[in-house]
Amino acid sequence: MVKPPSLQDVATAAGLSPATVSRYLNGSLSLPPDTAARIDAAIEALKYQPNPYARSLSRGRSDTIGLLVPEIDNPFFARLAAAVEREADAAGLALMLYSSLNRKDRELHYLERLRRNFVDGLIFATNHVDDGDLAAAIAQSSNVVVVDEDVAGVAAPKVFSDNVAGGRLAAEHMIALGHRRLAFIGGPEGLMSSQERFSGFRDEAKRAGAGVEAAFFGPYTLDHGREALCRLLKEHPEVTGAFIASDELLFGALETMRNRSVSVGRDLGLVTFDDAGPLAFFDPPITAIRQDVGGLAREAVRALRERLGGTPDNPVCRLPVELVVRKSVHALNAASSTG
Amino acid sequence: MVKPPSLQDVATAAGLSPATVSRYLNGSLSLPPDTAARIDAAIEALKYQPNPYARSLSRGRSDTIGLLVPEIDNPFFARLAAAVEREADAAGLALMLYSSLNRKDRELHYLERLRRNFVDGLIFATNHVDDGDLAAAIAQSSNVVVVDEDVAGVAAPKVFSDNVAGGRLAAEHMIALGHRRLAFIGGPEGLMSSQERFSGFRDEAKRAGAGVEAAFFGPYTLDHGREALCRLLKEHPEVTGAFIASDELLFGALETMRNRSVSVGRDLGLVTFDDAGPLAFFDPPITAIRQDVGGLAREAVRALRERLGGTPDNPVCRLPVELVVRKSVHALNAASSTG
DNA sequence: TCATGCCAGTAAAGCGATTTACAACATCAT
DNA sequence: ATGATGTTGTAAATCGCTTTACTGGCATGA
Repeated sequence: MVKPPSLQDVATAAGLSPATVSRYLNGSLSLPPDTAARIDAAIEALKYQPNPYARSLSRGRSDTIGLLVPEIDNPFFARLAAAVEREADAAGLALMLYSSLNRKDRELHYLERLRRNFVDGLIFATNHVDDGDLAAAIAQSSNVVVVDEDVAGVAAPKVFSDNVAGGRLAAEHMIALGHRRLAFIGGPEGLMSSQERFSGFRDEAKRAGAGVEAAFFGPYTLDHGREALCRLLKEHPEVTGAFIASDELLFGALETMRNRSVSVGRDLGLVTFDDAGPLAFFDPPITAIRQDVGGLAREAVRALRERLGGTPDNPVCRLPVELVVRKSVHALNAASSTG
Repeated sequence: MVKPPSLQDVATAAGLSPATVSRYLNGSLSLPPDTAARIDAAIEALKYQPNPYARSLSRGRSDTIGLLVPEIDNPFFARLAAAVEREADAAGLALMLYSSLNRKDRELHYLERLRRNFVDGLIFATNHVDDGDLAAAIAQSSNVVVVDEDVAGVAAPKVFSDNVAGGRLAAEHMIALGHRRLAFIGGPEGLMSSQERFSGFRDEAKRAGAGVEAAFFGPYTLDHGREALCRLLKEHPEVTGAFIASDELLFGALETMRNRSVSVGRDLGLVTFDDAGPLAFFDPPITAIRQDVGGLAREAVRALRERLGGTPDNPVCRLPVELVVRKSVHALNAASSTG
């Protein structure tokens, strides 16, 4: 309620000038013990806390970074946000969380905020195909790290999961359980994540002599999951195992399967990607390729800090994924040949 | 990369003083059309954006509010965050999202940030029993709105769900389907949400002549859900319907049930609270009391804005909840008597 | 013609920190 | 005695914007 104490107040209380106190606090001045103690005492007595706005104005930076995600109420991005929060906090950085609702205008808006120095840097996660505007806007600001999904043509540090390996693991798993007629249900065809998850899956299937009978690309939505599974059942009844490239798509697919009394695991094996939702509690529990969300956050914050520290290059970091075997793929027969 | 234009730059370009431009932009000065046009043109040409830190320093407020939740990767709080983001944005407020990890020290830390004027106001959601420290800290700052869970003894605007009605609806539903021996699995006994959900449930059961055979209070964790269900099965085999007071607890309970091959719905009817997770995709889909997360967010932001506007009183707002009937409670027999 | 009021706009003092450049004083070697 | 070298600080400008109090100039009415 009452106006908080300023640096001036502390200085007066300690019988010093504001400059001295400031420099002492920021370590650019070392003082004899008794002087230092006087300052410490004054700070303690007044419960002084520096005003972050004055500090940011003066220093030209805010020690605040932003995280932009398409939607925070998607379990994957929620976990990512939590992990980034933790990493940022550990690095002494405050986090501003933004959600773009997957709309380009909002994404540009927040990039603009970066340009205004509202935040020192931005960790950027998008989920839709860019027409070039995003890439252009990102190119304007430095201090952007792209995470999870690529924005084509942008020179910035990038942190991704090893989607190709994820696709490969999914294929391997189903093939090891005897499945030979496979299918893929993925996100937008223009997105790196879709392409990579698909290519890893397809290549491993080919290598193992199995066939990918169908691939359904579309938005990362419930609806696309529902419809893709409808088409799969109708057009490719021979398929016994499907790799579904996100949790959201999985939920749609599950709905269709339940409506048609197609049993998960017995009639159609399912492996999904992300493993952010409570898949272990589904019936049956869903086998998934798990992204290392903590790792993504850690590397993204690390890359951003390096960038803030002046490092000019644009490394691309790939994080390993992991197959979490649950019960959604049954063995098709006794076979377990992998080659 | 290059230093962004300042108000001074705009003023120079328009042949005016900074004060004029500032006052024009803030509406405290109306100018003849041609002068205004000159300013607009200069702003456009320079792509001027006000520096938010200078602005905040000068005005003494930031038009930024904070939302503190225990953990952002809990589906309920993730949805709350998304909804608050939307509301804040609509009100021209930026949002800083914090997660306390349910730790008192971190909660106090963020309240301190409020006191420093880092944010103008704070929407505060906690999840654990307060020993008084929190209440004391909140009392220090005005401009705090308490949401979702009460902090005892705090004078602040508050926004809650109608937990009592939620308990009642759960009981009604199970009773209407013929269940007479009921149980409750809830959060910490000292928490308002637990108490209210329980009392609504118990009172309605009593009114309808059904019995609540057992109530298990404990932390809102998977573990407590698991264990409570174990005890329920062992100590009260006569119970046919349980009300589980959060999604998290539900997941634990489901695990126990699957491990013991107890069928959800057929052997034990389940109604949960929150409905934030993807319960519709579970097998069977889980019947739930749904909180109006959008409403909570809307009212919380509204209350905070009123508070920021100077309104001194501390209203408590209760939002209606809704029973979402799915398949996790079967009819016990042909009966559907409610009284 | 002179007060009056309005219009269009400005000067300058903050907001609360940081930072550069320098000052006073003591110590020490020459 | 003299300059060099530390030690312990300080004065004042600066960051970019807001806001209060004013100032000229012009039209109007008496």
